[in-house]
Amino acid sequence: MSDIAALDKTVSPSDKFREFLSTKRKKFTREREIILEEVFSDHEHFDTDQLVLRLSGRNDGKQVSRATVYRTLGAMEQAGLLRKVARPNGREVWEHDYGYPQHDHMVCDKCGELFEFHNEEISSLIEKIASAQGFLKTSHRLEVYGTCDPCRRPKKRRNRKLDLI
Amino acid sequence: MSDIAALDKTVSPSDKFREFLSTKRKKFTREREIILEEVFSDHEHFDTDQLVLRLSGRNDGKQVSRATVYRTLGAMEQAGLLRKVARPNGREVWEHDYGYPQHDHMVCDKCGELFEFHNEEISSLIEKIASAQGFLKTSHRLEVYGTCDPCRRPKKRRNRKLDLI
DNA sequence: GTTATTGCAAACCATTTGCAAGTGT
DNA sequence: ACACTTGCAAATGGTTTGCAATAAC
Repeated sequence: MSDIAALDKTVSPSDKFREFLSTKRKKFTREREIILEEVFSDHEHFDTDQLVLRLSGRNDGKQVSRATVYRTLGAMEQAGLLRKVARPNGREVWEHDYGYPQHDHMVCDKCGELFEFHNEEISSLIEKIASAQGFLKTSHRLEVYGTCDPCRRPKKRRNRKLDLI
Repeated sequence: MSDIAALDKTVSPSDKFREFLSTKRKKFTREREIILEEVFSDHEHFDTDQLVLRLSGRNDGKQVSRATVYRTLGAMEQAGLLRKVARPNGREVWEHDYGYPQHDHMVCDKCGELFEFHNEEISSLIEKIASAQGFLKTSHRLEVYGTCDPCRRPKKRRNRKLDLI
């Protein structure tokens, strides 16, 4: 096992965030710790409003203002812990970018669900196309739109995007 | 030549928009005609602000309010004439979606330029992956981020994202 | 004539920011 | 001590909307 692989297994999101902050002469505050804990307690996609809601619902007094949540998510993005994946209704959707393999998304028109997938061939094709044009690729974002399997089956009721009734 | 191919060549954006509007019992107003003309006078990507600027700079009296521009771009999107391709600095970027082959984009971090490319293999791979998961694909959006060829060469000055000096 | 559309200004709404008080190092 | 951070409330900025006047059909 290489040193780097060993490192990957031992550096927690918290360690990684602390390291990022200290190199930037920033501080690991109580608020940042709370947000980090909440964000990595669950691997689902989330938007800022949902996170604020989760935090404000805590009964252990670990609450953080909305402004600080916005500021901290930005810092966690810079630290390589999170990335924005979509913007379905005018709000950014975040997901974990640390400790999870690179992947893309299928977005269901009907229920709004995001489905992850990974394909090595696509990645290497993108790489090839970019370098052929002298473009130095750092990352990519691929979203496939359509209807997911459950929503295509008319048997039962499915989630709707707008369930207002 | 098939009937459909023949049709593709004769149905102008204007015809297509008129058709869309009439089926929706909407009206082909002078303002919508002006915007359509301006949008299809040039195949570059644009954002709403740039379009408003182009319109307000016209010396033939063909000017349209900002609100109507927003409303009409939305209608043209529904009509299948335009699509949103990116959102670089908080503003949507539009491009022609009618009469142009499917393609994707590379976005330069340095100068903000968009570069189009098309690759059949990627499209068919995406198709294959989607159907393997029972996902009925309707479209996709692929953005490749990095640095473009001109911006990688340090010889001359290049456009900067923020040129504030 | 009826119904849709325009332009204006105000409203919207996610996100950002200035500032005074508070906290990590 | 010092510099950074927080929470609040106000500002920002692209986009949307209510409404009275106007135009398409």
